Amino acid sequence: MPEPRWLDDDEFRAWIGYRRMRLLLDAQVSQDLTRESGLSAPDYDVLSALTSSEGHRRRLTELADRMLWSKSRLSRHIGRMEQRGLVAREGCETDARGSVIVLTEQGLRTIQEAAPGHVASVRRHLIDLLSPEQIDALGTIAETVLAHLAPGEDLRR
Amino acid sequence: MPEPRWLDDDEFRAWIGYRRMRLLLDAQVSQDLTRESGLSAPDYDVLSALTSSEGHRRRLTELADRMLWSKSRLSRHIGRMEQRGLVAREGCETDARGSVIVLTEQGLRTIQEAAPGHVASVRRHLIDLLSPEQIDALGTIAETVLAHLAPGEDLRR
DNA sequence: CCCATGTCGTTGACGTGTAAACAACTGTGA
DNA sequence: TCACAGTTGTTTACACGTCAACGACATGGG
Repeated sequence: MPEPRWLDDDEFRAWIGYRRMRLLLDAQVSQDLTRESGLSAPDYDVLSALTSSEGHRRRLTELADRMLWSKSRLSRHIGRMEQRGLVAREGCETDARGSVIVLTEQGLRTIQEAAPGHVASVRRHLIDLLSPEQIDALGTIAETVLAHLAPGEDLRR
Repeated sequence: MPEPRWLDDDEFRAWIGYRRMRLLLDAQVSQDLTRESGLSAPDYDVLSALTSSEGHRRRLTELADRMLWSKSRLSRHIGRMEQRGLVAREGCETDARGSVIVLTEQGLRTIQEAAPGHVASVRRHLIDLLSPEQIDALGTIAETVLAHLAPGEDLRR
């Protein structure tokens, strides 16, 4: 094995900083979210993905692929959210095996009530701490990495 | 409740990009790590934290605080790593309640063998994709966020 | 039409994280 | 010195994710 190219000081700072930011930022934002709305971060992700889907509904497999979750995990999580009345399952018309996940009235109301506080939290702990140039740089960095890891994916809304 | 300041397009791109990068990058790097060395990402984090500690040892609570893990989680994880011979527990001399976690010979060897591949993976999926300016920008962004979330913390090695 | 093969979503078994309770111990103030 | 509130690390009960197996169904070739 050839001697590896170790990280220099700047690279190390970026990598460790990223890892630590990831740890603390995620913990803080999801803690805020749970305290203010009773939703866990995964809950919010599911509701958010459904809200931005046509007809507020999506096939389980599609949803799982998009979220990078296993079908098993999503199926279980949907089961719990279903019991809380946030989503519902419907059969699929074109594929009798299929399951369609639908956002309920209550689910819609819940995420709409949670969104302002969540956005405020994201601003408080990330966005409002950065200059416009840094925001732009972060976006570009993410796009670069994602172009490598998931070519052909679209992030725009 | 006042109308929230929603995210504009650049801010949205940065936040969603960050979240998606986080998801894919972490999955890829830890998959590489596990395939090449048999260590999980948490395993690596523990070994890494011990390696950079004085005497390759640290009190359980200190380690847990630093890693942002619960003591319970760390205690369980250490138990499993102990069974694999990667770390060992010692009593604490100055506090009979205390437990000191020590890196074993095998643990040291294991992380030393894993490190080159891990660094290569980090390079491949992140560092080598970015310009020096982007590396620097990422480091600064992380420092800014961390100064807000964990004031007084030191990231330098 | 029928069978082989593959996909969809669910489930059981298992590994692991969390929250709360716990015993053992520390250190401080009366 | 001694009661007692706090800390340390472990454990128990539970929540949740993964992997593999499964039944139900879809799809394409003979």
